[in-house]
Amino acid sequence: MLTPERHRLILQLIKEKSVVKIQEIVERTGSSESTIRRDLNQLEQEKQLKRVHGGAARLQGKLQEMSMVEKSTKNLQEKKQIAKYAASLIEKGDCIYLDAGSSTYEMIPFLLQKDIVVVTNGFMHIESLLENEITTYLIGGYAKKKTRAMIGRGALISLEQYRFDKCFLGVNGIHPEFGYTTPDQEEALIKQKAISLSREAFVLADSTKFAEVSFANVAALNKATIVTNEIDEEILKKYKSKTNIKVVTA
Amino acid sequence: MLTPERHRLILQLIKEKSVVKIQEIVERTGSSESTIRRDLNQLEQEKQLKRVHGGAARLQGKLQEMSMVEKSTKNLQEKKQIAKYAASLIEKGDCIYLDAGSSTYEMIPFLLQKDIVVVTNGFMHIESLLENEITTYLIGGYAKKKTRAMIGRGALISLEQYRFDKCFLGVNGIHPEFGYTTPDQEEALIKQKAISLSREAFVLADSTKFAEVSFANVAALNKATIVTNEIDEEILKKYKSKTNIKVVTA
DNA sequence: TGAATTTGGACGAAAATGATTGAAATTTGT
DNA sequence: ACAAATTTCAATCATTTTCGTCCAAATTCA
Repeated sequence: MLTPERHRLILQLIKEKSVVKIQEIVERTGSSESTIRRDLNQLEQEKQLKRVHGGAARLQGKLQEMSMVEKSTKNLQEKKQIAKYAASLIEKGDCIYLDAGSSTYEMIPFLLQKDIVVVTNGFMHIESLLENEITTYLIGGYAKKKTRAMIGRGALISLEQYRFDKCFLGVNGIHPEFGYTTPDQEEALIKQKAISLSREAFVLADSTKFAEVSFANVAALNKATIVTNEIDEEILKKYKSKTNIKVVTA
Repeated sequence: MLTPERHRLILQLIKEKSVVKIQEIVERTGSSESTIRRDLNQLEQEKQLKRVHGGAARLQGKLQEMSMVEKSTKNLQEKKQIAKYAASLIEKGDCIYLDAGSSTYEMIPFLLQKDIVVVTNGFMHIESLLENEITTYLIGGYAKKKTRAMIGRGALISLEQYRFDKCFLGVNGIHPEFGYTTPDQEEALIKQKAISLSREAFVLADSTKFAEVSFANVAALNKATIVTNEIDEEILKKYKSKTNIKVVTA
């Protein structure tokens, strides 16, 4: 591996993760520890990074730029909280399916450095995924404007090419009797197929989704694990007997 | 292999990969290491690249940015002109394929009210297509960041589900002998398949594309009609005998 | 043919790499 | 809080890779 190539990779890793261990760089580059040390020293000379014991860290200036953009509507915070927790369920090397929709979209910033492959039917998601240097596949099909989702026969065929360790879905309704429901039957089909192709399925649900029923049935409650944040204990009871629920303890 | 030909290939490789090893250039050109060294030294003199130990790297200074900006602004009018004309070739009810890339992107505003169906592999195109209320299908596959194109096996499978009245492609090189060429072999495969699935194929070419040769072959000249704007009559002659050319009379 | 240019291989010099080792820093255990 | 254990560091050295130059062979051009 050529020197500038390594340097680029190192700077990119630092940009993504703020700090990076030498050992990780060694693994990623296949170069020896000595070489990486020399690289880090040189890059520090050039003021491209800061050496720290065990690795290297991003310089101060850029770090503050990152934490700048923070918006907070209440529901969005809730979604982010759930999204972050959902992302934490993903293990290194996983191949995951991300459903279209805002809930799963919020997971993307938390997928950094996970070394995963993502398949999605949400074309709104793509730019964000690529921005985070995540290996991304999009399924084909009809592009539905309203939800920014790929749907239809082409999407199903496309989806069937893959198998997933975990899938993360958004839905509109979660009901003890009627299970998971969503307004568009076409999208429901995609969600069903995604669940059937995954070893584990997760449904991201903020508090507004419980006890709601929408038009098209996706699956029974026990087909997926619900990921949500703190909700009323009595409501929770109704669901706990029917399926697993992972609750974020804010 | 002739000197200017090697130089073009070297610059092409560097443009694509940012850094390239001498050994790789040796393999691709079939020339000796000495020759490549001489080439690299010369190209460095001309400030076309930066020598690094083991190979060469793209120079990332003002010169690079200048040529990028210049390219995107200078050719934009030209591209729009060509795009508008290309769009005029589409008839009501057509089902068309739009290749990824900036040339075809410029066609989208001119597709209004055509009552057509568009299939594309460019996910950058989607938002714009939907904005213009055009029925849109995207093929699945791997999402390539650099060109915003869907590529790979999934994309080919996805693409094969469709048939087109017309397809519109962008390429990087158009050459009397080497035909249409593009830097990425994966993308070349997609373009090839698109051509084979279309009744008529069109290649959108601004003036910078002629007599250029890139890495991966897409098709022979006669497999598509070239859509371009006014260019030198003598250059035109070389191509006219090999394929149809539609010229925009600005 | 003969001169000029380009090419390919050889060889010593230079640079980069990887392994080793003892010192320094950090973590762990008590 | 202290010392032992572990990890990380910087310096050094042998090895590998790459560099530049030279020269002979091949190709091109006149």
